[in-house]
Amino acid sequence: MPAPAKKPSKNHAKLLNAARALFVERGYGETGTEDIVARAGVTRGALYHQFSDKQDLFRSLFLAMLDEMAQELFQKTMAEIKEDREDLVVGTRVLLDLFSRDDIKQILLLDGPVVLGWAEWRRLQAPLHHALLTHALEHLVEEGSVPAYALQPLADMIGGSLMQAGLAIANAPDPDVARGQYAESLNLMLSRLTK
Amino acid sequence: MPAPAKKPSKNHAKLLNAARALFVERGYGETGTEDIVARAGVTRGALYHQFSDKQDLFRSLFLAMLDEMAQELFQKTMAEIKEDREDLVVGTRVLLDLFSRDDIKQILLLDGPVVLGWAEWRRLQAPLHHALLTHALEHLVEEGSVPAYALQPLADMIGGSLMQAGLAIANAPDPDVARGQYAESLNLMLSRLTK
DNA sequence: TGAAATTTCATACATTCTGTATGAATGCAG
DNA sequence: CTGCATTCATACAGAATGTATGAAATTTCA
Repeated sequence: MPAPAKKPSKNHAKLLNAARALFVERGYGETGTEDIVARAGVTRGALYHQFSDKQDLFRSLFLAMLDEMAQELFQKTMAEIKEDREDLVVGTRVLLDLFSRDDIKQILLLDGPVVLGWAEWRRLQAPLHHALLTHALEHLVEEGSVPAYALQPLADMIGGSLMQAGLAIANAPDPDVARGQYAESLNLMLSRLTK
Repeated sequence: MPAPAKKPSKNHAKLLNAARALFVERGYGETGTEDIVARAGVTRGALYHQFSDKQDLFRSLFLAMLDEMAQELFQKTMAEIKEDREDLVVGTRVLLDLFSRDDIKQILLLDGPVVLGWAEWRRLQAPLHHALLTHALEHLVEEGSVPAYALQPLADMIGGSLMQAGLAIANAPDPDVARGQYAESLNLMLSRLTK
């Protein structure tokens, strides 16, 4: 058997949910472990039994959110694609919507790199990026439109574009119109890159 | 007279220098005020006299570094430009080099948005971006190459691209070759955007 | 110049937070 | 039923931030 697979404690989930709500509201640094366990309805003893420390709790939450995102990204993108070559445009727009969500903005984009360190953050996030950007960009390399060494840099830079765009949308006075403008501008960038 | 202009204390500068070195080394969250004053050769009393709290010290350092960057960006860009329309390509490359510097990477790009909050971070950084990106991109709007509403989004997304590229370069096993690849890829993106 | 007032900052203290140690309660195994 | 592991609540130790207080130094100005 590959894994013993202990049953996941009820408190484990309660702590993750409480942590998510509070980290989103106040950020990682401004949230005390006492606040988290109070919201979860347990004591700090439970927290330090389920997780090795506060950072470990954050990492677990981070990974759980990455999984959710990957699922949502995959199914929403698949649902919208007619032709195969739309994957870059559609995928980036779906990712843009994810990045402008309050919880993802705060935990994935802002606290993530600081709490985990940028290198680790990038490593954990790589599968998600690879599934979308790298795959879609490989088309361009195959047809000779961009050189191979530019694949990773372009993926990183498009990722950075989506991050800042998502943050700008989330903080805009009117997120809806902002979303329209950023999505349009993103398509403008991508269309000139791919054609 | 516009400002009383108290003379800046010697300890003020010593604290800023110590904070810069330690924040770069361990990050804001992992650096204690005790570490800072020890390195600066003063006591915590001096710190809390010169600055209202740890966050205020960070903000002062952040602003000081922004000023340095603006000067360096301006003069290095001016020095390299032959024709007037090179400003976007040259300016972004100079900014890319700044963003891959250890101190700027950690304090400006990573800790900045978390400690100050993204909205405030963006506000403080706006003049720098405006001086370079917005100005250069206005050419494209004037010649009808990109619509006006895309100006701010494009500036944000190019900024995000430069951030991630800078971070990737700083963390690369061989920063020199990485710098070459990212700079090339950046030019590729910009050239397709401008022409 | 000299006394008062302001600035500077070192020390001591109160509070808060993280992580650990300890032991009790629960469930499981043989 | 008995030993053993899991779960977790409580109590404690250490570290860190910010404040209060008073002393030394510097400036003001009469």
